[in-house]
Amino acid sequence: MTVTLADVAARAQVSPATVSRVLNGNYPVAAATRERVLRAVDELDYVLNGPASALAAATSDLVGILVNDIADPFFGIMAGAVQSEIGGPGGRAGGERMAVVCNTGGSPERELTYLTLLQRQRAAAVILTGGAVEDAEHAEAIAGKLRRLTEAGTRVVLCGRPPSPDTDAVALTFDNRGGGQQLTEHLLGLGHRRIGYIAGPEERTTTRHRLEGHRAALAARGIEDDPALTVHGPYDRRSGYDATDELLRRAPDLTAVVAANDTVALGACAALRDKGLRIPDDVSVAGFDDLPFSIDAVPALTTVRLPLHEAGARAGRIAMSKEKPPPGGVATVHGELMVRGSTAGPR
Amino acid sequence: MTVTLADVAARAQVSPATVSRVLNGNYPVAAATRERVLRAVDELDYVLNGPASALAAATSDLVGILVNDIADPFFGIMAGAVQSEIGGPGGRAGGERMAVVCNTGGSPERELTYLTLLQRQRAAAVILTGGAVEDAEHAEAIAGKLRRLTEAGTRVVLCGRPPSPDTDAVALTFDNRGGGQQLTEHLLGLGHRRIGYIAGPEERTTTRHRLEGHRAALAARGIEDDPALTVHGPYDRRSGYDATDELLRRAPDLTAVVAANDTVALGACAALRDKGLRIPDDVSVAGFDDLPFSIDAVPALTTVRLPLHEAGARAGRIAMSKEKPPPGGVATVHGELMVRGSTAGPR
DNA sequence: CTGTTAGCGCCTTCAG
DNA sequence: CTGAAGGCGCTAACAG
Repeated sequence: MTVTLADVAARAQVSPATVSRVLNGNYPVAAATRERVLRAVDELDYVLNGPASALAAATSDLVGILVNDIADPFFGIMAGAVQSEIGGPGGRAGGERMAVVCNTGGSPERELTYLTLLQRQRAAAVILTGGAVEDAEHAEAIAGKLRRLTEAGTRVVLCGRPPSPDTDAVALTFDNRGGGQQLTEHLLGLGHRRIGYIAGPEERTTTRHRLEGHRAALAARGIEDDPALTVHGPYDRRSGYDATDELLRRAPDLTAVVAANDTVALGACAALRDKGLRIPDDVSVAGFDDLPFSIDAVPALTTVRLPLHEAGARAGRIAMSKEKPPPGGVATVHGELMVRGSTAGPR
Repeated sequence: MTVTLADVAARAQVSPATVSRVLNGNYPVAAATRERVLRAVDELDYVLNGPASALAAATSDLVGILVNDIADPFFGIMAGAVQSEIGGPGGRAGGERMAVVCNTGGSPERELTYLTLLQRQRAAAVILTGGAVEDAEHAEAIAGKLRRLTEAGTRVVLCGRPPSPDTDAVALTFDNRGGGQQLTEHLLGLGHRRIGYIAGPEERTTTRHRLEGHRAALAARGIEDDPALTVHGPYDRRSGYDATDELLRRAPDLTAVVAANDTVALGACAALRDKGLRIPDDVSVAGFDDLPFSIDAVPALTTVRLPLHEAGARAGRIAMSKEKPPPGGVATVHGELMVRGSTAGPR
């Protein structure tokens, strides 16, 4: 049968407790004894039983990272960064912590399900990335879960997501509103007045904030917001393509298109090209996020760079208590406008 | 303190065993009783203790997915697909299985560490995606782990990775060799004779197989393989950019560049453009994988499409025993040549 | 520094 | 269909 800690103890001629101590390295053990135990572990090819150890210690080495879409580099970059910070020695049971990323698909139900699963596993920490769905009921359900999670000793960090009120969750929020505003200001500064806006899915914080920034920039210039110039859709290429067709139909006079993110912007570029329109000569295009491929678009995409890696790493450190949480538990992470070839003055 | 199954039992006026039975739904329980238990669960806001249940049942609901780079959509797409198939009811403890993706960063050590962690957790299944490092020692270490994993009842599936000999792991292998060959044949058919090749990192199966395909195509035409025309590098944009510079320096007469994958190809395109070379007029470029952004490159990238989503989904189903493993435990998944604007005849 | 002793919370025979 | 009882493998006080 499967070899247990007791087997190791027997072979090393020590008590189970001692074996446990050398394995967890959190208690003094004589060098000679430790040596003997380690050898026994090796000879027996022993592997600690995670569930048993988690049960006894009432905590596990699991760190959960929730993402909306694992196929989207936006999340992949953050998840990878988080993970690079949570590993390494220091945890229980051999020192290795296990980062697990959970793909919610943007569905609040799955988000809740995963949080419950993580709660079940007595996760050491949970990090939620990306925008949240704006539904009072779900927000409350999530907040409740987060509350129970923190009460149970799980550290919760939100990365790229607004704070969750009445919760001990630390939040690193992206300044989507400010970024959106900068972007549109840039376009207005170039002389554009008829700007199409391809927003993300409705009812999501990210979508709303970016759109608000856009409108704020418009308002600041006294430009009336034409509802016909805004179209909503998912965060994918196809949506950008279709939305651009639609915008062009509604407003053939538009001179610029702002997309909810870079992926959508690429779709917009494709639609424009297929219509024989040149970028930026006929229509300027801008994205958001500055994902790695954006600089390789032709022309290179003007966008707002979000420090995804840095934010993820910081979230990871906070989750591991390697870094102090920001005062008030909330920090705003700003984007940086990257002006490139896809935007220019209107013809 | 935290509410336990016993608390629920007390409130519902049944025995703990009964509560366990309704929670796991794997045993007949009177409808009225179940109702009562469920209500108690709800009122008490009870959450099953994962470790305890895993300990008692000697198995968990965890399914591990190992990827080389979580920020790369190549892996994200597969991971997402796997996960879409492993969820849903049918598992123990509430019916939800938990897919966790683990980022190895392409390091064999971390791969081993994660496998040990998953073994520790008594994972229900483990899926390894993408190419493997070609080092006899590591290959044997991994094979040993996989063997022990399967012996312990964990189902192991390799997705996009060659079979692991002397192992019960099911393998869905990509036909990288065939794809590479097709691609180069396409270029040769267009009339190219001096073709630069930007290979992936050395010592990896994917790199070697794609390169072998390329050379096989060359050999079939009786073209001598010029070592100066091959450069190795990581699977990223930067590598494609630098390698292209290097190739151009070594062989100013080349008329085409084949990249290890699409991301590298984008870097190659950027380098070419920065040198004032036109694609495909001056130099043709081809990639591999057909990631979503590849069609939006300008010109659109000629590449080999790998059915990443389908393969991942199938791996997930096999891991969950929802689908029969292929005969012999090995299946080859073929790519499809996608000819687009980035390749044309040499000037 | 090391051994002994109790559980951690749940599942699973075995009776009833 | 339901209850009682034992143990899954490990950790965490306590002693020594």
